[in-house]
Amino acid sequence: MLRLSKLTDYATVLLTYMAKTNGQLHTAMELSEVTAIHLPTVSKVLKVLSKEGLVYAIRGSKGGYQLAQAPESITVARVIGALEGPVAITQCSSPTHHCEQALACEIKGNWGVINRAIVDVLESITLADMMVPQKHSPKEIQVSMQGLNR
Amino acid sequence: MLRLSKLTDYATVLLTYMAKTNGQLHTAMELSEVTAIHLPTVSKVLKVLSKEGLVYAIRGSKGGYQLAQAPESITVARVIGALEGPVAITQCSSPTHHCEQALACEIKGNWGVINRAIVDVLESITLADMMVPQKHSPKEIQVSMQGLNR
DNA sequence: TAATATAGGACTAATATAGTCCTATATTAA
DNA sequence: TTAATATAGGACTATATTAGTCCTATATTA
Repeated sequence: MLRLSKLTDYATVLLTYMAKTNGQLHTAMELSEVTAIHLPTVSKVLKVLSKEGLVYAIRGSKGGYQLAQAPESITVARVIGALEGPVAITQCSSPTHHCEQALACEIKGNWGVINRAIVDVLESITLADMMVPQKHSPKEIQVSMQGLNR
Repeated sequence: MLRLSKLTDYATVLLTYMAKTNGQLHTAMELSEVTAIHLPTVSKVLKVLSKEGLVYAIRGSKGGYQLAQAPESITVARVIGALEGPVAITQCSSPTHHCEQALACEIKGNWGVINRAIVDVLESITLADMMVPQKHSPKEIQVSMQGLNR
């Protein structure tokens, strides 16, 4: 359905909050209270983010999580990648996939171009961008694609 | 997982083939043979495409399907929309959705911007583009986004 | 040693997707 | 008029994915 999983959405909420508080340490409990996401779910997400190196985990009392990198250097693409693996809008877009069918295969290259353009968008947004509310109708966005034969 | 459904992928294969043969009439059976997609599945997809006005359906013997518009005017976004509804990469991106939670809501606007950029990409590609094989590593793609506060 | 917090994994329930099939309707041609 | 052909509509099942919860292990602090 071209939709991100809820866990990915939660991850951006959690990371954005952590970005705002600038490197501070937060327990899963605290993050759960602030974001209103149930604790078990918060824990699940943070464990993944820790494993993927996006947050730093400290065990024991006085422990918690903190952002492992500057908000400017954590892209949305990276967050998605951590929870869902690399973006591949079709099976054809996946690097490992190999088509057995000629006609469909011709289209593969085109999906690749489209997929690449979407990844570019997702790599161009960082947590620092997400920290800033974007309430109303956004200003003009310009997307230009070269790379398709026309 | 930010992935299109298989049915959407099938739809692009079917429509691209129909685009290549330039307005000709094709039965579901024929399309199934050419694309190697099982007939029941081909039928299912074509029924949706017909209902959505992307193909023209003619019943009875000598019947079949044909493209309802010029390949240049059918965008990938439209095909996706026909099978899956409008693109909304998060629930927040969906026009009908309303957040009950403040923190997450601040992020909503940003997802909206990202979603819009992705839709722009998908609207910039038509069946006419998909007709042309894009075999090897695509040329440079340029995506620029304004609209996010930085 | 007790309290606190994360790590890892298992498990269940809910949801979404894929694929198939049946019956109805429209069109053509013998 | 009837038989053959093709789409329309919807129901249904199986599979896969996602979401959410919980249990036990490990690390750290006081």
